[in-house]
Amino acid sequence: MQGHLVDPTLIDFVNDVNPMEPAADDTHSPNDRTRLSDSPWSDLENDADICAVMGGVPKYCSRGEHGHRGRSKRRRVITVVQRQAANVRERKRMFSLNEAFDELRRKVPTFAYEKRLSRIDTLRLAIVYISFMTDLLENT
DNA sequence: TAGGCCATCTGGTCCT
DNA sequence: AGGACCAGATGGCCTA
Repeated sequence: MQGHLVDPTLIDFVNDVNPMEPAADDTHSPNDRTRLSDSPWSDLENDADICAVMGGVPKYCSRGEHGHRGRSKRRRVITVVQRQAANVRERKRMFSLNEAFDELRRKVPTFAYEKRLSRIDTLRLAIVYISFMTDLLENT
C-alpha cells in the first residue's frame, strides 16, 4: 500500500531501524508469537495456583519476602482475591497497551520487514516517521 | 547457547 | 479503600 508513497529516504530509515533481510511477504503474520489475543483475563480462576492457598491463609504470599528493609512504610494488606483481581486488571491493561502498539504498527511503514516490529522498534520507527513527515510538510 | 522479546506476577506509588 | 500506572523480576519462546 505504501509503495508509491515511500521515497528512498524513508526506505533508508526503515532499514536503519531494523536491519533485517527484505521481506518475503507483505503482512506480518504467522510469525506472531502467542500473544494476548483472546480475552486473557477471562480465566481468573487460573490464577488461583500462584501461591495462594498456604493453609487457607487469606493473605497473599509473594515470592521472596524481600523488600521489607526500612520497614517504615506500612505495607498494604492484600488478600488473595484482591491480588488475583489486580493481576487480571494488569493483564487487561497490558492487553490494551498491546492493542495500541498494534494500531501504531499499522500506521507505520513496515513493508521492509519480514518480522513483526517489536514494541521498541515500533516506537523508534514512529518517531522517525513523524519527524520525516514533519520535515516534508515544512519544506513544501 | 546467548540474547532479544514478550507475558505475567508483584509490590510500590499516585490518584480518585 | 481501591484502581491505575509503573518498574523490576522471572520464565518461556524464538532466532542467529
